Amino acid sequence: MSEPIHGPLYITNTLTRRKEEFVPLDPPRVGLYVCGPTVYSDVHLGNVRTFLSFDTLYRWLSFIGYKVRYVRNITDVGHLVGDVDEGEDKIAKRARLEQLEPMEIVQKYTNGFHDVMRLFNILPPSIEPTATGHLIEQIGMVERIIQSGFGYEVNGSVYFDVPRFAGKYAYGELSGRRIDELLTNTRDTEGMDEKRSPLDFAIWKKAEPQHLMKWPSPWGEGFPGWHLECSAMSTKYLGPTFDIHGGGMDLKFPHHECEIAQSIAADGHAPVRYWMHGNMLTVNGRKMAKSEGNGFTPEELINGNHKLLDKGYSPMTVRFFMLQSHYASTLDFSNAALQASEKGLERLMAALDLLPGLKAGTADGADVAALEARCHAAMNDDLNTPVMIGELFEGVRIINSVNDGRLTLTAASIDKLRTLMQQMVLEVLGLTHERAAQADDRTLDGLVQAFIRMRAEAKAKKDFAASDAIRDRLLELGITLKDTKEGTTWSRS
RNA sequence: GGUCGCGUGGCCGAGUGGCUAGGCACAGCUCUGCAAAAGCUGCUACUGCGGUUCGAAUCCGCACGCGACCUCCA
Repeated sequence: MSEPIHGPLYITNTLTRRKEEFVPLDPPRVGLYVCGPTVYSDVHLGNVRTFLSFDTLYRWLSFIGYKVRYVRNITDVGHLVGDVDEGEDKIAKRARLEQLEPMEIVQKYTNGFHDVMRLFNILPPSIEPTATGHLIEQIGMVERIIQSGFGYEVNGSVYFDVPRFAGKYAYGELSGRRIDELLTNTRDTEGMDEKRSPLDFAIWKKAEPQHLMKWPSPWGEGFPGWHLECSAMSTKYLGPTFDIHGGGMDLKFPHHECEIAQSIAADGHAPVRYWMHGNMLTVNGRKMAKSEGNGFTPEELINGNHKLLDKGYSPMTVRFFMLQSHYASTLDFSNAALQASEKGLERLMAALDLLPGLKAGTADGADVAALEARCHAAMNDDLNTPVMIGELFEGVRIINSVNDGRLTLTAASIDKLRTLMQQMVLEVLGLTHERAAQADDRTLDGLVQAFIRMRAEAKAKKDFAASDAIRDRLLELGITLKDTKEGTTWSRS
């Protein structure tokens, strides 16, 4: 990147709960790992928010010149349903319900996940490893954990010895848990016969004969524990210690805590230098979650087919809506907020369209360089997209004012402004022009142009009743006419 | 119960100890045959009560309200 980047990047490290300057281990390379979805059902909007947050991180890191290896896994085995020991694999359960082969379920929902990511213009990661594709690595990790004395086998299953680990290393640092408090607060200690402590967790689980997804291992037929895959795959692709690990807030404990413990037990040191957690999307103040039944799918969102939705919203409206809050804050979903974002995005994109046609003046009425600096500073301040968007609206004001002849900008400044706006809106925020594709119908354009000419003739004869009738009828069809100095333009609403 | 976090104007949503983020809505004005769009102007908030301070929405304490995690969850 030749563009000047204003100052270092600061990100909130949830491990230290502080905003820290981001310094990669091996610049300009950055290793980024994000916990991906478990592919046993459709993703909902809350999931989308997390992946969007890290998409923003990925985009910004890339924009400021880092070479990012972005690993985001697909969990296609290993999540248990219900009580730990009575646990059943989510994917296997779903497979039974749908009368499908487990890998069919995995494929179906993986495809769905990818569709959704594309819909919201969330970039694909550099590597998208699956848990089932890394059994060898996971078994290897279990063996290393056993060797170091923090794993024990019981009856074909292997558990991680949390109290033993906590006796030597810090456990609970990330989530602020304390081992004695965890022990006090453990709910049901029954049915934990195999585990030495209720805090212990399975890193390898013995498969019952009827279990569908199972693999041979040194401990018999079984499947890997829930937290293991991320540790194994991040180690494989990013090394035993890497820069950034991200995920949703709700994964902090126990998932990420367990990852840390596993890596330390297996390889002797903490896996991650910066932990980042995206906050939840809420509905009426409550977390959107599959279990709450308050989630809706992107499809329902777009066509408005859900009792919580007054109308449908486009993916870019939703993307913009989400970017208008900080990733670390909870964001409450509401129709009023979505509608506000829809309008705002429209204004932003309309200004972007004006950029190529701006006419240069001889003096600068606005400081584009300062605007750029503020945009970069906002992003460098823990990816503060809401503040950056605020700055972009200053850019919108400048663009519109220049377009209306109220403000002048030199050719160089216009150029700089165009580059800035396009980089920030399109590249960094990842917003795309949804309208453009729609209006790309030549027949339609021809028809509307014919009406525009008819209306112009009526106007020339001061027959405003006729000209208004044409405009009103078109509006009913969703076509808005605008009279400007250069003539009449149209757009679809 | 434990841990953590939040409470900002009509709505959404940033935020630094001192200089009214921003978006949407609303009102007025400019432009316009009228609209639309755009620009300008107005709407100056920070749960409550104490405390620290020359000064706090911003720091501390207490209270109230809300949420997340503690079990799978982005």
